[in-house]
Amino acid sequence: MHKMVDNVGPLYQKIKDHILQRIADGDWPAGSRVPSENELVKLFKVSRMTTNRALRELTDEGVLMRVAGVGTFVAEVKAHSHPLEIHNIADEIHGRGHDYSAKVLILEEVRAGAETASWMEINKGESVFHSRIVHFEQGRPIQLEDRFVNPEVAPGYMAQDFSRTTPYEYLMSMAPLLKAEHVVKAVMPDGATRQHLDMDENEPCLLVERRTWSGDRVVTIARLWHPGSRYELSGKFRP
Amino acid sequence: MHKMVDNVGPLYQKIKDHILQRIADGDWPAGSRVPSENELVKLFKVSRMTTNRALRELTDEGVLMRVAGVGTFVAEVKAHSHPLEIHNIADEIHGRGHDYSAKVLILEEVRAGAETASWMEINKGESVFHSRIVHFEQGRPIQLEDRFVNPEVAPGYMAQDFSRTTPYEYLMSMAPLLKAEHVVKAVMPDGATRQHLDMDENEPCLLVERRTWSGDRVVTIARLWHPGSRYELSGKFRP
DNA sequence: CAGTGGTCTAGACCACGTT
DNA sequence: ACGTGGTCTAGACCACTGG
Repeated sequence: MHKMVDNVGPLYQKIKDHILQRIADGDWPAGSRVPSENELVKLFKVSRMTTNRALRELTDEGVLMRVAGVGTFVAEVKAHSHPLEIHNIADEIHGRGHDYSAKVLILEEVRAGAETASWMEINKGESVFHSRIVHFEQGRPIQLEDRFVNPEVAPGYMAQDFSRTTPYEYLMSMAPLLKAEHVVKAVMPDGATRQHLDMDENEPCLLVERRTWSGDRVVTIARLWHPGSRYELSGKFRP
Repeated sequence: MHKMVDNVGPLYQKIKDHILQRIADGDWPAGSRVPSENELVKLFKVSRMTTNRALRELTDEGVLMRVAGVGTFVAEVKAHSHPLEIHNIADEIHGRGHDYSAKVLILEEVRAGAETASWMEINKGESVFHSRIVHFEQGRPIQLEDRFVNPEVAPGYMAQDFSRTTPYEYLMSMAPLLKAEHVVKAVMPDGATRQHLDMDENEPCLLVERRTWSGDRVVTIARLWHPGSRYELSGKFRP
């Protein structure tokens, strides 16, 4: 499955897209050398400042790694995310030039238990949607997403194909996500979680619990398990 | 006295530092207009490509906001605190109304190894300060802090009593901390770390790695280990 | 030595929004 | 019309690395 490379936009963006596409296709694995600035100048018939910007931005984004006097290489990427932003795991993975896929384990309508009802600020026994999805990066599981959704906000949730569209994309299209609350923990996974995430015996999980509001209603609560060896949260801030 | 030699480094970095300093000093509040590219060209006597790069990078980092045909403005400050903005563990514990104490395990001057030098952006073998401190909440260990400090920025570091003042408080008094980078991971502790933090056998650590800059120099790098069962990061925000 | 990335210049054309 | 940012060119000098 090849993504279409956009033919419009700035030249440096075309060069970035081309490199991301080659990485995603597996032509340029991690550690391999990418064309030098001068080689890209000849390939794309642009000035060196333009190829420099493309390579520099991909380096700032963590996709490439550069060594002056040596060359530019595809970075050994460790998954990372900015906890400040509500992220679309699919966009995050595509942004690294990697292949994304998903597997739906559960998609059902259930009655809220006491704890779930409390978190979603609804009454116990009310109907809620429940999904459990494994997200894959380059074929390796990177996130187990367990989610409850308020049916009043997203009535069409059960009819979505979440192997093609992420819950985030659908929920964003249904309601503006105005407020979120998150908790980050380090925990040991249970057996099923460890198996779904293809984790080693003594490996911890980075667990993100997130609650999202639109207006004064809880739209969704999510528990996102990540393998500690393959996922980290990162961010830059001004104190 | 430590002399700040700021006539080193790329020109675009000097322009970025100048703008960050003016924002930090309160001269340019959120929403205020910053000089245009052409105005900065005259001020710094550089080409427009150089001022463009400085403003573009600050925009990519979320510091500024640009509108073509209008101007460049200081971005609105995020209203809600972020879990990773918690710098001072003592304030955090006092904020919970709990008792805080600390135990200094290591306070020494060492020569930077290859990895430390790389992270601190200095040369291998140069002198750096190294400290390792356990922080206690209500008498229970809550954080093991392993830190390297740039001696040029904080020459008096070795003379501090870190059972009374946290490293963060001292460093903040020595240099304006203009930028920070964080990575959060879930890892298993080694034996010594587990003992210092009084953790169970199969318990993971929440590890925060933080790198802090003042201008274009790395002031300090810190690795903060927390027992997974007793510590979590949490926060609210508006997208 | 030749090649690499890192930076910088002094121009240029364009789309856009304000005046 | 004018100033703004957005992009791009065709050079240039430098520090560094490899053979």
